[in-house]
Amino acid sequence: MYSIGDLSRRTGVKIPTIRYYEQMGLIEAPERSEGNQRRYEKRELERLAFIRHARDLGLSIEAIRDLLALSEHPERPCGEADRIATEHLASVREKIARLRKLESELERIVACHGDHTIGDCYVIRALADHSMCESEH
Amino acid sequence: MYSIGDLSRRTGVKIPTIRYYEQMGLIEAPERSEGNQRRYEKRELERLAFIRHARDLGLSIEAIRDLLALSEHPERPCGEADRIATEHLASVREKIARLRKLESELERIVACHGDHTIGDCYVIRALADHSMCESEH
DNA sequence: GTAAACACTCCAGCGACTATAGATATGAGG
DNA sequence: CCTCATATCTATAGTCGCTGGAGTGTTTAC
Repeated sequence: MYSIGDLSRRTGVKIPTIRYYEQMGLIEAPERSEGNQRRYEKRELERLAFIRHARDLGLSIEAIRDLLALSEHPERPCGEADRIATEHLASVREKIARLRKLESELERIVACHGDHTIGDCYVIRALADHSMCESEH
Repeated sequence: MYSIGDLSRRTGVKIPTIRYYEQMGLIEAPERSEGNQRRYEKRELERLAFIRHARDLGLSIEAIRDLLALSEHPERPCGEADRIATEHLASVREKIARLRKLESELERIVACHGDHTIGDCYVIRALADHSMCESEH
């Protein structure tokens, strides 16, 4: 039996976050002690570790809920799980592409090295005038 | 004189967002018509375009507020503006690095191609067991 | 003069937590 | 058994940067 603090230490998920996950339906409401404190089994520890890992990988609560529901049915085909992960990979790749554009635009903008005044600062001028940009963003 | 709708069309910033920026102190409360509607000058159009551009580049409201304050003093040195942009570039680079790790982890995970069952699905097993990962994330 | 289009304020909601306040429970040492 | 530090409880509000809706009033084009 673990207290919520034990669970938190073992998974690295903060206590209020665990309660939040319970509210969001990612973990079931556990048994309670006589004094109304949450008491968890190993099962729930594992489930929380799964959630933590998926969140670290950037999956949404919604996606995790779906994956957890799938994992309750080991006999079913795993196409859906694969689809969720693949879609998430695509969205990660989009974010990377977008950030790379920002990176190169910012690189150009900060080429001004702070050795003059605001009046002719490239940072400020570039922000004021979108047409100074190389690409759309 | 522009109405809030004109401003919105010309900058691509949605109307509620313009009002939100006013609330946040990024743009001043403009004059009003007899019927209490906002009426803007060209100055405010340019200021909003600046904000839009900076937001597109991912700068926070806070950072934009600072940059706008700096741009009011063209005679001052621009080291601070440079610092803000440089710091932001660094944070963009961090995000990219992090997403790249996620990308490669997800690539490994989705290598399972949905042609079997949940019970032996790599996606589910990898999420349940962090030690299957190549690197920290 | 009328109707469509536009704008006003206020407030709630998004996602995924995080923090606070004030009350109660638990567990270890004396 | 008692005390006390620590842990936990609930409920609520705040974070960021918007976005949407309800209900009402204004402007403009015909």
